Amino acid sequence: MDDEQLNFRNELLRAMSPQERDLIVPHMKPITLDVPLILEMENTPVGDIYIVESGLASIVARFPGGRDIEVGIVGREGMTGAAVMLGGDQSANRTFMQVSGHGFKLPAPILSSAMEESRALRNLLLAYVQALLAQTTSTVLANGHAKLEERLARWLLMVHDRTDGMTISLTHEFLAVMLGVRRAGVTVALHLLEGKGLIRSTRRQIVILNRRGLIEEAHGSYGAAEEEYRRLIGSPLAR
Amino acid sequence: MDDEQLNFRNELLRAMSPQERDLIVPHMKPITLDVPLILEMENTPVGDIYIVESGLASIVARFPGGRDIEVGIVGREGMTGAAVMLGGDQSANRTFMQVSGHGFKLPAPILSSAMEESRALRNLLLAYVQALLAQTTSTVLANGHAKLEERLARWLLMVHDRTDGMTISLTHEFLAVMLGVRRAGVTVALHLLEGKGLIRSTRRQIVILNRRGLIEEAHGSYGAAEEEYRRLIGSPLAR
DNA sequence: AGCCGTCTGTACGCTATGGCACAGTGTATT
DNA sequence: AATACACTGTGCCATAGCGTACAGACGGCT
Repeated sequence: MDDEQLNFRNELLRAMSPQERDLIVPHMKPITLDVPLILEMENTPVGDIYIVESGLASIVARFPGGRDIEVGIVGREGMTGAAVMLGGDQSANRTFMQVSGHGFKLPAPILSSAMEESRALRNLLLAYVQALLAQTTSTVLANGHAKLEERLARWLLMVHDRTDGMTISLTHEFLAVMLGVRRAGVTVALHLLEGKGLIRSTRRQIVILNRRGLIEEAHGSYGAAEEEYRRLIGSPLAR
Repeated sequence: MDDEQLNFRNELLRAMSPQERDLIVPHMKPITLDVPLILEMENTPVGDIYIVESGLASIVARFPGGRDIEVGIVGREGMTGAAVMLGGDQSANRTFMQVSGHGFKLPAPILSSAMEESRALRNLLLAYVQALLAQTTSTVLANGHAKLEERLARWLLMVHDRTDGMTISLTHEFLAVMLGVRRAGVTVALHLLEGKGLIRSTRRQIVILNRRGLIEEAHGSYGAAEEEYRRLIGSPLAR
């Protein structure tokens, strides 16, 4: 990596001071992140950390018996490897690309020693872990108390925050797995949101029309984790 | 605190080497932890860390609009103050006592500087944060895919792991709030488990009769997080 | 152009759980 | 002993979401 190229889109890289960045940038290798690349595997040592510049990855927990559910998402506001940031060597969950993009990969030991060396870097990355934790607790809340329609609105907002256009490209089937619900239920919920003029939904594609309306629709299940991110990292999560 | 008293019941204190313990033990003050003492308040700076020796605390996320839901529990396997361990100053969630007990309190800055000083201590506590994260993701999974009866079984097991007798003392109303369900639903689910001979339920009191049966009943929603704790901390969570 | 696989729309009955309401039963209080 | 309160048991209807099934629509491929 060219040290001079500071036009990173990743919020964590942007939040670093030049000294901190210098600890890791020379070891970063650009990589295309295509669906469905697996970035981390459950109960398996983490070899590389992935720093996302564009695209989107999901962290999913696997139910013994096959069904998955999403516990967090990572886009250009973050990176994989929370377990490494916490001094561990293996992740408990699977993380995989869900919307193609690109980013960098970095050997886990480099990150560990950089965190050891720079207290500021350590603080930043631990703050990010805290933001991730907030995201996960927000998911507990949403799954516990919110209706499918609300959870869907929340999810669309979270994805929208982390991507560039107004368009999200994926199938109902996929969404259903992420939310841990039935595919047909997603179709119906999308129509509900579409009926309210908040989105437009076509084959493999969802367009956000009214972001503010979606936030209303999410009934409080969106916002707290995002505010926590802003507080901890210092820059807003959404553009 | 007398430095010589090593008969701590808290698993994290037990997992520390004498040097690490010496960094914090002199600053710990014994305290009774009575229901419903609030140990941490959402969006409020953390003054003291609580190290639990007996009893049980719940970490709850609050839905804007009143309803709470439990995202984690802390007993003698852990302590409060995850935000501080991550270098932050305030917690995103409320933590309060749910089963009375006792423990120690420790000023947050002492913990911070002790973690700064001892890398081993830092590793231990960050590993604990990782275990907490596993617990929360396990809750996402349970809330997403498991029936009330299964979630109840899971919850009883988690409480049982962290208390001493076979008896858990609290009301259906309380359980309902923790699980984010209707009080009447808890009553029915308890009867179901009782009908299978796994527990005995009387006013304000639930007795575990068949732990193994409960694990079966939880259908995989119990176990993963507990195994992760064991792997990370080195001692089993359950007695 | 025509075909085929993937994705979406819709429908039907079923189950779990919610909201509510109220009666019954312990337990504490005086 | 009487009373009051907190807690538990139960019932009824409403509804969200599930499992399943199938038809229609779109789009890529030959």
